[in-house]
Amino acid sequence: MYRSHNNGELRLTNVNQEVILSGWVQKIRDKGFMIWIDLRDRYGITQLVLDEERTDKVLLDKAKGLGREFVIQVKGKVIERVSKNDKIPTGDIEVLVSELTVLNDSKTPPFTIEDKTDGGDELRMQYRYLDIRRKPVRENLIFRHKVSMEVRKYLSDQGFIDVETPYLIKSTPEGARDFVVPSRMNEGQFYALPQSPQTFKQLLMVGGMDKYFQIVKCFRDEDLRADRQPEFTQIDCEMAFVEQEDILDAFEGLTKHLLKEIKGIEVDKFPRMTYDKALKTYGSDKPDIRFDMKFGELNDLAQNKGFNVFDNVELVVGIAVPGCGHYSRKQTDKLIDFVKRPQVGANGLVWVKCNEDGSFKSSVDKFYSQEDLAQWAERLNANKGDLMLILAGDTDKTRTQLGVLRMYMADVLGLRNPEKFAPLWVVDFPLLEWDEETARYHAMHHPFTAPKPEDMHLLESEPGKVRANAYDMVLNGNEIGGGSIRIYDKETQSRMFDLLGFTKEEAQAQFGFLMNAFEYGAPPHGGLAFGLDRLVAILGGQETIRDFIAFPKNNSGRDVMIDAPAAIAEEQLRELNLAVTLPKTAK
RNA sequence: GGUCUGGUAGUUCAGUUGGUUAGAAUACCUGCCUGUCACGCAGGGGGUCGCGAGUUCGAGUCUCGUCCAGACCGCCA
Repeated sequence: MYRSHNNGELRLTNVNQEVILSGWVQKIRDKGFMIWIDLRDRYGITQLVLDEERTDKVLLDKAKGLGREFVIQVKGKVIERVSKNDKIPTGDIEVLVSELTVLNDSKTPPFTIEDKTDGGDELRMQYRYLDIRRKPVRENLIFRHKVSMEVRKYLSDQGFIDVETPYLIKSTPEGARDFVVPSRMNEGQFYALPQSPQTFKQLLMVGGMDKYFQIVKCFRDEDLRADRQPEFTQIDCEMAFVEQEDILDAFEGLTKHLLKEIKGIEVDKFPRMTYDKALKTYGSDKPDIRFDMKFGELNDLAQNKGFNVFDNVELVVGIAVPGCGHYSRKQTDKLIDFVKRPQVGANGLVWVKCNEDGSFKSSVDKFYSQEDLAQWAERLNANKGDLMLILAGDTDKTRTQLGVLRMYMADVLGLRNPEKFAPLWVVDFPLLEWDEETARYHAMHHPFTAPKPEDMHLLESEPGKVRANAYDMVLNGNEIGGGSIRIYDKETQSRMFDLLGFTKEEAQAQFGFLMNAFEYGAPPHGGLAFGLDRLVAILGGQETIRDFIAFPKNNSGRDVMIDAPAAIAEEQLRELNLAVTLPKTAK
């Protein structure tokens, strides 16, 4: 037997019991006459004690020879501590060691295995198995486990069936780049790893599995970000015989369940906001509504007053930043620099300080009277002491820019409280978006999304105006899930492929299996998918998803621990009939 | 593909205008220490300043190139 108890469970009630403990040496405090060892496992830390009076000399010397991260097993008696430690749950007791076995020794780890480690990101990834011994990472992984178990439990209770779909599928030109896998048995041909199980779950609906879910890995060969990995996990769901409302209900229920079970938070019915309203009011299709700062459009108040910058633009729009009316010139200049950065791309920024005495001080006092500015303040719901920030330009761009500024100000003011949760649905997304580069329409969601029936008549005449039965769930400024009602008849699906620039032959070759299936009694259906990594990170109150993934990839898509990707042997290439040519940077 | 930031001891970092033997903290090793728990005290070892060129009497420091890491833009149906 390696252990009778774990290292997190012994209490005063266990005093005088003989126990066997195993774990890692977290720390040794050698006081000469007496030494303490913090023994760690997944459950906690228990202090072991040996001293000159009560411990055999040979055993004491053996203990002094231990090092950090040695794996040991001890036998001993639980005793009450003389000096207690109220910082840890086992702080009232310690174990007086009578036997000590070194199960395995350890090199000195390259970074400290402590809550606040001295290790940098790269080093921690390279020795991820050591990083996982640290409480914060361990707790994140356990937290993820809890979330995914609750998801399974809830959906299973609601009658959803977990069905696995294949990872080796077919590459399609729509959407993100595919990771491809060469097939040995089919010379010169490739599988692709799924970007999502989209078509399979739709075929499951045709197959009559009217409530499906799967917690599933998806793959996209695109550049990474702090919240984006090339392989990531989705909670993928689909339902048949449902309208949009049924789906929103079902997954609002799931999200509420998670917030309650995981965070102990009850939330009301999620607000619904149209895509248009979200952009108009928050400059984003994933607004963070934990705080206000709603947009106010000022065209009628600010144009034709002699300020050229505002006169010849599509949109003049502003926000009122609470309590920032005291900002110094230096601080407002910093904001101007912020919006002028290429990542934001505004030409400039107009500020108006709402003074405590009811007067206004602005960067455009030359052009606007106090009465003008008072009207702006009313439009933006600005109070005394607030700072109004106004951008102008092309409608879409300016809204996005002000949206970025709004989020930045919220960060500055600490309004993005990670323990507050404000979910909402964004609905009525456009079906298509125009892509300048390829000069054609792209599916905003994916090509299987159903147009709104009332917009069907615009499909060929004004495709850009067609709205879709598509929806996103947004939590604290993050898109955590998205989905749509699907097309389920061959004719509409075929019109859709036409619009997206597919020839009949291409559509048949790539998605024939789906359209054929639609000819055999496909039920109306729809669904959505949650990004599990991001959902877990947000519920955990953190921005970056990497620490909620056991073995994540770095910025360049590499696994620095196993050093992947890597070249493969000539023999493997021959077998696959592949040749590798490296044009520029041959290594 | 692009922009920005960084790379100095095992680790996290400092290093002035280009100037003597490159520092701190922590980790590690040795000794001391009668209740530690961020233990304390004393001492010690530890460096290809990412790599390669260049400028210079002299480069951690300046220039160019390159590699690596991170953040962001493009991209991500």
